[in-house]
Amino acid sequence: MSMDRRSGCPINLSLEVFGDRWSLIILRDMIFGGRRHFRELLNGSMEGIASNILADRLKRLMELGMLTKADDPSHKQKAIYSLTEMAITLVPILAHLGAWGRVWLPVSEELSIRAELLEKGGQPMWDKFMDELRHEHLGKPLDTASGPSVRATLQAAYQALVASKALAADSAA
Amino acid sequence: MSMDRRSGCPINLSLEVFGDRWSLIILRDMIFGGRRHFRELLNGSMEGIASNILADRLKRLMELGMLTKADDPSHKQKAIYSLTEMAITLVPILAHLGAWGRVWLPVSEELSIRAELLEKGGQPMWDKFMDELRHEHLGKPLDTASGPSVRATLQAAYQALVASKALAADSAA
DNA sequence: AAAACTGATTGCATTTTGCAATCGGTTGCA
DNA sequence: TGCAACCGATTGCAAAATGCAATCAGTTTT
Repeated sequence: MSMDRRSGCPINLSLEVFGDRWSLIILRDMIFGGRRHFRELLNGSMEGIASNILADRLKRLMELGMLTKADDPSHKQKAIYSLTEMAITLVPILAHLGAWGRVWLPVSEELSIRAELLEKGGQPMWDKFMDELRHEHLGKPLDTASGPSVRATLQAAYQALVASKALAADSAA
Repeated sequence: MSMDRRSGCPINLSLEVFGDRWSLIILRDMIFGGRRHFRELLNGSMEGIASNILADRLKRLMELGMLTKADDPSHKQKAIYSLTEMAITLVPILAHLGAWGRVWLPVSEELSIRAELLEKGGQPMWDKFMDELRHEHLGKPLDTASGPSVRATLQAAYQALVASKALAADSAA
């Protein structure tokens, strides 16, 4: 995880930032899952990251300028991690990545409903989402007060799908 | 490089395909550099990939369905690697990745001119490029015969910039 | 006072990576 | 015909990254 300055190519440099198995998973959980604390990231990730790797990646993402850390006023020991603008602008890339994975890889239906909605929403939805993230993480005012948040919308769709699947499984049993 | 099925999340699965330091570099060189042979990829990469890693990644990308290999009729020993449709549809992601890197990372001017043009060209340029790649790699007919290829355009811009920089350096000396 | 939770850190075995040398076969040229 | 250069790899080995479990000191909850 050192890998410094192989070349000045934009794609290479991007890869040097999140060309590993975990960095983008952490950012995904912060962006789409709204996770801000170490334990939330540790236990919330479906992929089961180890605590030492998480600690290492959080440190690295901070050094790279993708995250910042602050004290949680409600708990002397808690740290709150925030996305920087640099990380927030990954939203379109994550949307494209999800869309590509949905087409070509064996995704699960529940976990890909969010990617599907995000893809259909297109740039306007991504812009709205990024504004919401700027509000949450950077404290910027949220000028356009327009309905439920993108994250809530995605989450609701996910929950609805899980519920309908559980119902179908129940009625079959 | 085993990492199988951590979760069915589209972003996670995408990361399992090219969440490493080299896979996307190889695809970049094939897509933008037009490289098709082992040695071209080995010596052409600015980042200096090792031959065993290259062999391993080519094998892996074939297993994943991103590449195919065929005999080169002109040379009994040569193998020609081709992109599949799955890999060709990465073009928009690479374009976004390059655009993001150009904004946030210390890219070199020469190496980022391509990313800049590709970003400005937008979806129409990406579509044209993907059609050209389908022609080159999949043998599909190229219906819209429209001017110089995208790769040639990008390459020319790169060469022009390198030349102008060399000129400036000469006149300064 | 005890139990649970906070963000980590440590030690250790396994896996992956990067590097250099090398392989057997093919080709182009003298 | 000989021989150097080139072809796509493969091997051996050291260094680094990863994954796992146990643990830490401090904080909050019960």
